[in-house]
Amino acid sequence: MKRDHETPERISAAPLSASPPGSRISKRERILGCGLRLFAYEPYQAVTMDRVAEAAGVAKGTLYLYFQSKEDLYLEILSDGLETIARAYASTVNPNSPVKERLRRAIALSIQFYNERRDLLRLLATEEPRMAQARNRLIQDWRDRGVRFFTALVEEGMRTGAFRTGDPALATHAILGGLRSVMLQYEARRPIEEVATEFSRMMLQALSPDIHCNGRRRNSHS
Amino acid sequence: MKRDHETPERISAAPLSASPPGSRISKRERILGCGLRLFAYEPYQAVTMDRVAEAAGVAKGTLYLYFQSKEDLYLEILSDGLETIARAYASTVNPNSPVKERLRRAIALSIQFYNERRDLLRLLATEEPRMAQARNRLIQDWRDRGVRFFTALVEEGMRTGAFRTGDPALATHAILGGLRSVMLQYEARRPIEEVATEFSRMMLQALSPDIHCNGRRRNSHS
Amino acid sequence: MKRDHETPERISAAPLSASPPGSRISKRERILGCGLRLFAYEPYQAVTMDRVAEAAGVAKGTLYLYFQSKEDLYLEILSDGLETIARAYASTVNPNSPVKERLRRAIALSIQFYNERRDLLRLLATEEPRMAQARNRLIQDWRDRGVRFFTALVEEGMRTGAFRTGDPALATHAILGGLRSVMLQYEARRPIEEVATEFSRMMLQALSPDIHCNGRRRNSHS
Amino acid sequence: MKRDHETPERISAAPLSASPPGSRISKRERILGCGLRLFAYEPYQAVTMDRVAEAAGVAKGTLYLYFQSKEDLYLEILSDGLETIARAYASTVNPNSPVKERLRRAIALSIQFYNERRDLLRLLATEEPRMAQARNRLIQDWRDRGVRFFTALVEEGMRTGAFRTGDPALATHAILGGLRSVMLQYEARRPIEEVATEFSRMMLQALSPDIHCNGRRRNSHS
DNA sequence: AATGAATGAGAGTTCATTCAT
DNA sequence: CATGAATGAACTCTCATTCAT
Repeated sequence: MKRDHETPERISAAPLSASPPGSRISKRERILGCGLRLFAYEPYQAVTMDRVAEAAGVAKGTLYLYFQSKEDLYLEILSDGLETIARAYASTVNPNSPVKERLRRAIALSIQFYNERRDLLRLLATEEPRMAQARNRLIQDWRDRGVRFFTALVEEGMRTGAFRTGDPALATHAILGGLRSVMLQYEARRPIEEVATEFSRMMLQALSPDIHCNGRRRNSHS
Repeated sequence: MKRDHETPERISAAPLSASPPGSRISKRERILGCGLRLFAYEPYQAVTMDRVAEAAGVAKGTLYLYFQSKEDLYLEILSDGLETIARAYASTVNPNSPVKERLRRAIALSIQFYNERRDLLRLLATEEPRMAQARNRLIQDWRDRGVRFFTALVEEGMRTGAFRTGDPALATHAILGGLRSVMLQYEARRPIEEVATEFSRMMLQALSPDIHCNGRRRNSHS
Repeated sequence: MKRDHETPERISAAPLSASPPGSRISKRERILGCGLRLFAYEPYQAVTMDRVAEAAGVAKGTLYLYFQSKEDLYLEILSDGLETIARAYASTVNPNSPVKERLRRAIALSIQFYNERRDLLRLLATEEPRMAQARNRLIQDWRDRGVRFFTALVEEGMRTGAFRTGDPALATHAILGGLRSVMLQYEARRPIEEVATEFSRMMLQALSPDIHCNGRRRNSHS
Repeated sequence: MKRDHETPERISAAPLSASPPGSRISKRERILGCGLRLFAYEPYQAVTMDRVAEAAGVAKGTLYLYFQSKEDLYLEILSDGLETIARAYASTVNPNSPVKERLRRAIALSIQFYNERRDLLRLLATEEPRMAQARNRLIQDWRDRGVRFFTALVEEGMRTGAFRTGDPALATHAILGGLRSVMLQYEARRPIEEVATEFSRMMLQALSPDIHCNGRRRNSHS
């Protein structure tokens, strides 16, 4: 009578240490952190409260002192992460430099940010289909915001002639999707800055207006 | 005592036809088809054998005549899908046209293919890192094959000067990731062919070698 | 870390026997019966589904094949019991004999009935305060019906002079309360018929009009 | 109530204590009182220590300074109540007036007493057979005392010819049961004294010998 | 082959009780 | 004395899997 266990690789999130007695981070933070670690690598239903508790080094009941339910815990982790992102973006003062420059910087920043927060990226990037309403809405909202932000940039570029005319939304999804895959799948053995540079260069070039100056450079399109 | 239910909309995939007595497709095929429909839109754990059975119009016990376990059923659906893809690609005789042309065609074909098989795309695109070993391996293998295929093309292009020099793997992930997002997120109200054309043009341009004539942008073409 | 166990005497309702393979009574009936046995002697929360299952000789999960939840099981037991009563009362054709006679008979019948169904009486008589709405309503309705039935009789008697004038509701509660206690507490070592006779005689006498002198005999009737 | 702590003054010489100005009663009394309020209206298991603590305005841990366990707390509340009753009855010096008079008075007093202590009545009346051993014994003892008290009266009356001959125990249960129901169920809109008068009159009449009227009505019943 | 009633391990959640502060 | 965060056993309910028919 096998069960449904799943639990792919049992990340075995080394209790994050019982944190030296003078545990600086609050228990709540610890639970959130360990929860993120688990939810980022396994589907929602495969993460049991028992394991979260074990990972956080607390008793199961303790989880319910800080969160009303598993759902609530998950949502808390999620919004916690989104807040982190919001803060990060807020600090990204966007000067009124040229669009191309702004887009390049936005891409580079995203790469930088997610590079330091792989778990969060995994959690958010997760295509958990048809999650419970609340969860989905949260992620969807965040994703939409990101999409809108990039779409606005691309649109401006197209309007001003900095970018080749086309569908801004399509371009945005191409960029963000590429970014996503690069961060999640691409096993870079190179410094992240290089990756950021090369990727953003590619994307900008993808958007650049036709440049067949002397005609011969025309992408021999058919 | 809230439970875990999930399964927001309960796709309720109307028995895929009650297949009148003269059911042409074998019971096994029907189960696989209905299973795909369910697994594509809900997390593994949210799909119960009860619902698969109901969707396929068979008794629960019958599932176990054809598949050893839920895991096995899922895996069969998966490899069934992957085989479909393999066949599709195999039929894509790749002539020895120019690399650019071959890449463009590969992208277009992928878009075409997944467009007709949204369920399969969802199933495959749906969270990779979250699965049990066996499943993961299957998907990973398939993905690797795809990555290798594209990487080879890009590499060739870079070697032959058709593409700007760079990291072929990075470029590949950018392309496939973009493709993935465009197919899953981008709500196109345009014919899929147009999407394919615009997207592949973007990607090819992203790869195109430096265009020296960065002669001032020209809004008007000549 | 003691728990809340309760479980007073652990009635240990000997699985009612696994009932010979050719179990005549359906599994559902068996569960209802064993459930009644338990719920009649212990407070709702002290009865665990585990114990119901054990008592009925089935697995825990089986309970949920027949009943949606513990609450539902309880309610089913309850309404099942109430239905039994309704049937019993329905069969009690109430001829238009004199009020006194009808009241006497109603009391005797109630005693008879509950004597054979101690468990049911316990279940219904239980003053479980503040039960969940649904449960309470069911019991309350039944109780109200009983009260109304008796009250009507008493009222008629008072109107027609068969009974001493007074508050019919008060009298009814006195009668039913007495009946309840007699059945639940009084450890009779006498045939129940005798108890019924003596008790109903007492109650009728309690209601009889003042009988100071042989003055006016109850007007009509034998 | 054991342990006559008798620290009623407790002028709270030290930290003015947060106790609301009028906090004359000791913390222990407060807990007992609030506990009674809760246990009287909800089944034992539904009353959580959290809620008792909250109701009493103390921390949960504090409860365990005064009571060993939830069970113990409940038992203390119970015996506290029973003692109150004992005191009340003790003060009811029963003169050697006629039996009928004494019985009438006993009934009236009970009604009076419980009328002023509805909570206590509920607690005691509330499901007897459903409790753990210890509790059951306490209540049973108390009830038995009550039953014995009334039974003795009735018996005396029967012996002396004041009451019709019969089973004193049966009569007692009828009386006490009626009393119970009248107090718990009967929604009187009349002064309690009237209720007491009418009810005790009924009960006395129920017991009265046939005498007077149709003289030889002696059990000629068949 | 096909069924679906039955099973029981395991998940989420509660709450009496403890104990460091 | 008082507190309330922490604990974990035990409860309700689910669902993959089995097996008699």
